[in-house]
Amino acid sequence: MATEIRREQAEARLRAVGLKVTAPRLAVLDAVTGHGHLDADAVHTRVMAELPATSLQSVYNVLGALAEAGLLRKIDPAGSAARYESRTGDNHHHLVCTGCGAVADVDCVVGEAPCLTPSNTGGFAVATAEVTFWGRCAECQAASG
Amino acid sequence: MATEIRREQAEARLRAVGLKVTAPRLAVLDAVTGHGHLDADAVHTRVMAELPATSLQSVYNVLGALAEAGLLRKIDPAGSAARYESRTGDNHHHLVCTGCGAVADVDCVVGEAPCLTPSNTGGFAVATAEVTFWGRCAECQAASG
DNA sequence: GAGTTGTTTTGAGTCATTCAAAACAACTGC
DNA sequence: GCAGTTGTTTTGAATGACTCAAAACAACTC
Ligand SMILES: [Mn+2]
Ligand SMILES: [Mn+2]
Ligand SMILES: [Zn+2]
Ligand SMILES: [Zn+2]
Repeated sequence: MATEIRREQAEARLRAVGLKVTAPRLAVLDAVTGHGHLDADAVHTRVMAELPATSLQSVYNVLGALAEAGLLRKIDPAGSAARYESRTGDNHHHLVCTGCGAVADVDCVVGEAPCLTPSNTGGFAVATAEVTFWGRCAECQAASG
Repeated sequence: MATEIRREQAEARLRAVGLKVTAPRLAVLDAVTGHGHLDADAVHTRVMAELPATSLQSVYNVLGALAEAGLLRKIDPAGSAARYESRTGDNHHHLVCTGCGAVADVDCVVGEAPCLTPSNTGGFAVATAEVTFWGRCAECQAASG
């Protein structure tokens, strides 16, 4: 069945980055993959549906490990909790709603980091350029002008 | 004397945005102006040198009011406390050191927000584009490869 | 100078996140 | 297969940056 194949692929990805294969890690990967930009609490809720004993602390541990290993990407927009997503390696950017905090993806025209180069680097060795667009999502526009 | 003139100009700027002129506000404006990117605690330390009775809560209140009024700009890089600066109205960007958190200014080639336009807006009404360059500052490079 | 409104202080509270230690489970090599 | 080693999860507590609320106070208005 398809879920079996997905599980084996997830296991392989964990091993490939040198992480032990554990139930919480598989559950977190599964909870995040294809579900947009989730904060730790939302991941925990989703994980618990499948693995009820999982602690929130474990979710934090796992998200941290997976993000560090490059299996997940972490974004941290000002004013809300950190979000995690499964879309990695393409250096895309984000739109964040100032009303409700909703996050949407924006394709990067360049694709690899850093996609922009600062005019004056001030001696910094620049690794990445993070672009966040702030605005109001369609729903928040409809709700209040 | 020069400080007198500066104080009167600061008073005028507060009045211009409809804020009452108070000692903590003048002290915070003075503490931030021309001193880079300071967090609330650093502002509090500087303010207390001049106005020792000032509470940290007041510094938060004042920074919030001044930023909302456009007299200060607030930036909130992931992983560190919010910073405030006096350079406003030019939509410049920032370099942040992943080692020590140091912040440097980067001129925006466009100058006005939003200086970039997302490829796909997903229905968002985009107001600003925030660009943060992440890298290592000169000192952190020297310290450890 | 009294009144009104906005500001500051004081003190407590919140939230996302982290720390630490003990219990536990995955992989290694026999 | 099983013990040993190492990494992971759980539990419980702590942290730091920031916010909330109410009372004391001060700036501006008339
Ligand atoms: Mn994304
Ligand atoms: Mn700046
Ligand atoms: Zn919205
Ligand atoms: Zn540095």
